[in-house]
Amino acid sequence: MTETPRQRQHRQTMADILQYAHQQLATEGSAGLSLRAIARELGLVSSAIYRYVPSRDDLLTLLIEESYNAFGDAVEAAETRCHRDDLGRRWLAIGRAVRRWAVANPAEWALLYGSPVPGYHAPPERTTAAGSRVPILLLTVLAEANLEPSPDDPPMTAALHRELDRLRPAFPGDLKPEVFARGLLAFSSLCGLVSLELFGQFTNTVTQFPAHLDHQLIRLGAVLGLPDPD
Amino acid sequence: MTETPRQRQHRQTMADILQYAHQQLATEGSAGLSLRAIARELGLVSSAIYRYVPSRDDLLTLLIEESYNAFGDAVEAAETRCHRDDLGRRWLAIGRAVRRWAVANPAEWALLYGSPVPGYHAPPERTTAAGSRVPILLLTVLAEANLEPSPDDPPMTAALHRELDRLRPAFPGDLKPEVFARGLLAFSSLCGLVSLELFGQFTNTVTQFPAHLDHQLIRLGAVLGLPDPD
DNA sequence: CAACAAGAGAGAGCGGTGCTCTCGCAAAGC
DNA sequence: GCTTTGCGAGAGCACCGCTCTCTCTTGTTG
Repeated sequence: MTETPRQRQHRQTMADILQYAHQQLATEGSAGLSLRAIARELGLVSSAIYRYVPSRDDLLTLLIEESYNAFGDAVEAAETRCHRDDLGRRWLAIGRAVRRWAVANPAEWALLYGSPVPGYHAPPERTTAAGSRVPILLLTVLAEANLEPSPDDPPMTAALHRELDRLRPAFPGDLKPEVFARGLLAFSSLCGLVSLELFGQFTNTVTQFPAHLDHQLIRLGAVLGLPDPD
Repeated sequence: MTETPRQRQHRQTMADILQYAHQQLATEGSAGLSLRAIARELGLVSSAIYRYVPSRDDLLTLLIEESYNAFGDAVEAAETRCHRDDLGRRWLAIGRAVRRWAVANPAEWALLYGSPVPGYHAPPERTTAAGSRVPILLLTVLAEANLEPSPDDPPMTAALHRELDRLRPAFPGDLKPEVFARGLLAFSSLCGLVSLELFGQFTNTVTQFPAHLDHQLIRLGAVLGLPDPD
């Protein structure tokens, strides 16, 4: 089942397209992504690109999936390096890795967590699996922490209960709905923190704030109910 | 100093352009905003638009400023309706108003808090004043609450102290740096919550979560150090 | 080995975009 | 009444996504 030269060449061109697309994403932003420019770069005429990619939107979908996976890889790798017992540290590592990856790949972050792209409407469900990796990692940490609901937790609606039941198979242990909700809040907060920094909401005002991310993460860890890292 | 018919007609056309631009923003998204389409709508030839707007980017800047102000108006109005003494309620009103406005004006929200637009690079400083209205409102509430630093607050760096001193004239009362940092975290979290909902990160997974915004807001209020609303 | 099928790339072309330039004409100011 | 100002029209440039047709190479099959 070895691949023919033709298949190999096709695969290589496809990889070149994706590689240059990422590069273009970084320099021009998601809206500047141009199939014609990619074709030019590869020494192809513009129409030839369509042998590889059905449309610009499909290319974007591929990029989104790749980015989600690169993002998930980076965060999971960082989390894995922590002692399993130090749950506060694992959360801190997740938060730090999220920001680090975002700062290193701002265009990709914008693609994943920024406003939906130009005319691009349906981030198809294929991407949701890849997109769930980081939130699921966070929830896994919470599940392992075996946190209990606290009196501060707001009451859960039946609808939210049902949705959690659907997701429960995704992570081990016993995640209480209240803790699940805390986790979503923490993940949202983290995204907000990173996005505001990256999208320039802090420029000219509180440029030093993002440097305090560790402190904010620890504070959010407290909201989660996790202990401070050792 | 009455305006000439010519000035009046110019002003009217300008208003028409902005009005239709907002409309197009809502239907097509920020990347779909087209000067030619606006010109067509107004019965003008495409080049005539440039008598009113120097470039597409400048039009976007105008839209951003208008949107920030509409956003600020909506949130300030909601906050004003609360009893001055009920600080928890005022924070809750701010959070609710932010989400309500965002849900009602998703394209504008994306313009303000989503990824920076296509090729559009410099959200010039004119917009920062308008863009600061809501965060400043939130910080004003915190200032009026006369909150004290708590042992849970992380230590503040000198740099963050300096930045706060620069901003201090913007709100009344005596806002401690630690409380200032809490406010920024809360605002970031709120933006993250709203953006994840609007940009579809919750679709197919936890669609019911945003409905719990009130609870999340109260939880964030606790992080802020504000009392529960009456 | 020869005939055939499949696929890659080229090229022209359609309708769309932002933006520039020039030209004519009408209104405003003197 | 004359001049200046400025609005709108029109043509045009370079770019975009995407489609269609054609050619030529490659790989498969009888």
